[in-house]
Amino acid sequence: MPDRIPPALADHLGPLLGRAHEAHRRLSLAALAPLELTPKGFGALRVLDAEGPMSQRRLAERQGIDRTTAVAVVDQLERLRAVERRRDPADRRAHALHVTARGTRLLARGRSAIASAEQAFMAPLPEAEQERLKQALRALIEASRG
Amino acid sequence: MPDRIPPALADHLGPLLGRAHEAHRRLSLAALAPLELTPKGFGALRVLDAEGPMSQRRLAERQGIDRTTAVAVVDQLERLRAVERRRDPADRRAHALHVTARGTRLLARGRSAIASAEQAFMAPLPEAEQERLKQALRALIEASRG
DNA sequence: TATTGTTATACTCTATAACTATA
DNA sequence: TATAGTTATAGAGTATAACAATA
Repeated sequence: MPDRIPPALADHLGPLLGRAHEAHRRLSLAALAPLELTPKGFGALRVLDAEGPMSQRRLAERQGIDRTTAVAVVDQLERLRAVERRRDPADRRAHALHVTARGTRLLARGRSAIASAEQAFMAPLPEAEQERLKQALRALIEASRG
Repeated sequence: MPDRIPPALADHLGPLLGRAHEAHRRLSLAALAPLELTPKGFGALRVLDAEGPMSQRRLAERQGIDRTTAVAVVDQLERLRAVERRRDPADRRAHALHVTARGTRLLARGRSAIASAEQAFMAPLPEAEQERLKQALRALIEASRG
């Protein structure tokens, strides 16, 4: 139960984004903890499921993290037998990351857990406003890429 | 220049808040760096200016940080001679944090730097949408407090 | 020479525990 | 005993540098 945000800070985007992100992250961590998943591991699973097998390098780029950070994320998923590292025959330096059947089931449970957490977090906003918020964030992220 | 956010992640609030916060933070750090201010130091200055002298404990609560973290923040502001630690005569354990004249000038320059950074960051959104975004974040933060 | 995955290392941010001086 | 500020320490989270295997 953090303090109410002081008026002196409530008009700047920085503290607003910071506190919202922190509050949401806390909920996400708690929602995924029973599955032994972190938000990054869950994100990796979603990307691999949506786009098919890829190298760790490419996965890291997709997630916007360093390739050294991706090692721990994939380690976590492999320990859970949600993902397999298979040598890419076309480039034997690289791993092709494959989602297992177990990974697919884990992903489904993760989706459900995160959907609940997100609904709870966004509940104070009417649905139209929820979508508007996401749209606004997408626009800001896209514009800040260059 | 980070990767475009993958469709698999773009529909969840976590990655959106995370990337938006990170992008905005980068801009804020760069904007404040010439003043030798961090975002937290700037925030402390704004709170002290708006609410008047207070203890480090209370400042930390206002900023939503631990009191041990506040030590470094106030150290930074004191080095810049923007804030003075004065013993509170009513409770000699506590410091009363006073903004100096120099601190007031620094705050003004910080406001200007952050205003520019924020305008640049928010520019992709029409003004009405910018205010809507902040309103939405305030509502989510307020609701997640309890 | 360059790149993939990996390890070792370091840096940032923040918190917990223990100390001191007051209350 | 409890609290304000401080220090020492530890834990996330993430990055940089260097290395082995492969291209």
